Amino acid sequence: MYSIGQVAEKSGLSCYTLRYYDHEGLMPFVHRNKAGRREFSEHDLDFIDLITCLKATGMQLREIRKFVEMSMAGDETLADRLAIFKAQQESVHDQMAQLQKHLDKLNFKVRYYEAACEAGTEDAVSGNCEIPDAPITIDDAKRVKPKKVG
Amino acid sequence: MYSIGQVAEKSGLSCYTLRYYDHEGLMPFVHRNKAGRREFSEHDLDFIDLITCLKATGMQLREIRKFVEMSMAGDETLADRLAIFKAQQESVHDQMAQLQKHLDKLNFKVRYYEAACEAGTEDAVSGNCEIPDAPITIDDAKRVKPKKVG
DNA sequence: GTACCACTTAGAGCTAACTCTAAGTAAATT
DNA sequence: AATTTACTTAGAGTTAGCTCTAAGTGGTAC
Repeated sequence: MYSIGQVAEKSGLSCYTLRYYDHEGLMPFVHRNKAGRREFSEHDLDFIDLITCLKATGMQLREIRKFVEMSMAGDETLADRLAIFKAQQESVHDQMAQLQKHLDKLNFKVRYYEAACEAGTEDAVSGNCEIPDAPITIDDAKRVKPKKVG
Repeated sequence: MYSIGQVAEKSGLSCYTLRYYDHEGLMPFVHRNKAGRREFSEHDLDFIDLITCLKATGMQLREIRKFVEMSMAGDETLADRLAIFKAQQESVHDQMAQLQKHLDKLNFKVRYYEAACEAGTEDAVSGNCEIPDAPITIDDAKRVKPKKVG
């Protein structure tokens, strides 16, 4: 059994956050000792990991709460829970695709600024950021730092 | 030249958000006509796309503002701007790695709930969610829905 | 010329998710 | 026995990022 402080250490969430989550109905499964203090089991830790996973993949606390309630309700909610995870799976795929698009743009910008630094000025640099791996060219006539010759 | 309403349409941001960004110093480059209304150029649209990219990859508005200020300052900030994009590139790599880990967990959960749905109860299902592609087994003795034969 | 519409501003309100404070309790250490 | 520590609660405060309202302006359509 773990105290809230120990769970905070293990999970990376603060005690405040854990109590907040409990208050918001995300942890109805946590037991209390006779002094009223929370006692977390290994299984509870696993569930908190799962909550963290859903949270980190963009699910809002109120949605996570619904999932927790379903989990407590038992086997009649299995199909609904499967649907939730399938939807979350797809959501993460979408997020990764979006991130990849943004990364393409950032990659372009890195190449652009590398060229600009080399030339000493942005004016000498041209390229189309909409096309991934588009060529970036330096107009030698506009250089501030002269081109190093081999 | 585009009005704020047209830019809202094109960019997917609301007029409110665009004015808020302007107010927060993210768009010092936008010109005004003699009536005091904002007039956005094609180049401004490109810059707003870039702001959106930085935002979507987790950069806070105050950091984006610093970048915008550097961009306005001219060529002496080129190296700093390159550093910003390199850092953001790495940040996105980290985010994608994290997302992939979470996706592994979601993938496991989908397989887990598929098995549970097939068995009719969670009790019959076992597997270790910490190991990607870990085998999931159904204890036939604990099934609620009998196994389909043949 | 007047009605309408998109714009302008300052500033208030909202939401999600914490984050902290204050007052109090219970158990363990000195 | 007294102090320290980790916990408890309710509820207030904070932050980021919008989102909206109210009052007013300027240009176009009828």
